[in-house]
Amino acid sequence: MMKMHIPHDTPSHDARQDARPFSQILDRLRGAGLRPTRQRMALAKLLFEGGDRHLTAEMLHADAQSANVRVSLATVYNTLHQFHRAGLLREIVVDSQRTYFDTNMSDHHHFYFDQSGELADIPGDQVEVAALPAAPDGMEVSRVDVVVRVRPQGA
Amino acid sequence: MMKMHIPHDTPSHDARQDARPFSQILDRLRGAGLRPTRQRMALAKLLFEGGDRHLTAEMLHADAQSANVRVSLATVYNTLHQFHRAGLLREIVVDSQRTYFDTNMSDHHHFYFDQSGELADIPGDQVEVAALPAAPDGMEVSRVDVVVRVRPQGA
DNA sequence: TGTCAAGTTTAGAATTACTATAATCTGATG
DNA sequence: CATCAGATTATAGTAATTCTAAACTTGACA
Repeated sequence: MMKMHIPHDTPSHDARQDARPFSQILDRLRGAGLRPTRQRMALAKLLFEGGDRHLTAEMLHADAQSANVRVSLATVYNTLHQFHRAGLLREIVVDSQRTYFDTNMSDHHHFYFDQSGELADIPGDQVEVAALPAAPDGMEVSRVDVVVRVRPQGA
Repeated sequence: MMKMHIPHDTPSHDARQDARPFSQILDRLRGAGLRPTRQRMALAKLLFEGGDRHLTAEMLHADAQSANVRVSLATVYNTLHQFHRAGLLREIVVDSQRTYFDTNMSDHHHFYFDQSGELADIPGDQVEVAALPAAPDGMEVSRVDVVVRVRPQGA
C-alpha cells in the first residue's frame, strides 16, 4: 500500500533526517479532509519539506516543473487555496497584484523588500503590538498583520 | 487668471468654510511639480475636499462621473500614482486585486472589513508597535503597516 | 497674442494574475 | 474490479491595471 509515481527519491525505509516523510504529509492531508492525490502530495512535499517559504502560485508551479512534477497551474491555485482553508498555509497580502502564501503558521510578522518583492519572517516575539483599539461594534478581530516595508539605505 | 470649466459651484469669493479653496489645491499641485490641469484640479478637489477617504481608481472615476467631471480611467490611474509619488496620498495594500489610496497622510493604521472590503482609519495613537526588530543589513524601514482584519462576530 | 515643445489626456489594446468551465481522469468504496 | 464523487486539466474568461500612439493643453517666449 502506498506506492506513488513520484520520481525515485527518498525511499521511506531509508530516510534519515525525518522518519516516514510521506505518511507525515499523508496524515496532514487526511486530517484536513483532502484526498491525498498525486498532485497534492507532490505539492505538499515541495511546500513543507523546504523549511519556511513564501511563495506565489507561479513560483510553486515553476518549482514543480523543475522537480519534474507535472501539475497544471490551475491545480496549483486550487491546492494553495485548499491548503490555506485547511489551515496548512497562511495568505499574506503585501503587494496588490500577487498573492503570497507562507508555510510558517506560527505567530509572526513580515519584512517586505519593496524593490525585490521578497518577504522575510519576523519572529512573533520581535514585534509587539500594544494597545489595539476595540473592534468596531458587532465585529471581532480575525487577524492583525504587521508589515515592515524596507528599502536599501538611502533610496 | 484662473477661470476653470468646472461645473458652476464654489465661486471662490463666496466660499465660507475654506478661504480660496482653488488656490490651496493649486499650490499643492504646484508644490508637487505637477501642472495644474483641469483634470488634476478636479480630481484633487474630489479627493481632498471630502475629508479622509479610502478609494480605488474605479471609485474615484465613478465619483468624477457623478460630479460631471469628464476624466478617463487611465487619467485617474495616472493621477493617483502621481499624487502618491508626490506625497499627497498614501497607498494601502489590504486586498490583492484592488489598490486603495488614502487621503489621510497622518500616521495611522487600518481596520479592514473582510466581507465588505471596506477600510477604516485607526488613529496612530491607538496602536502601538513596540519592539520593532532592526532592519536587515543595508536596509532601512520605509514604513510599518498594521492592518487589523475584522469580521462580523461569530463568522 | 501666435507658435511651439513639452507635458497631458485619451481610447483602446495589451498584460497580468487569477477564476470558471466542461471534459476527462482517479482513487476510495463496495 | 466497477462505480462515481471528487480531482485535474486545458482553455476560455474576467477584472484590475498598464501601455501605446495619437490628439490635445499648457506655459513660455517671440
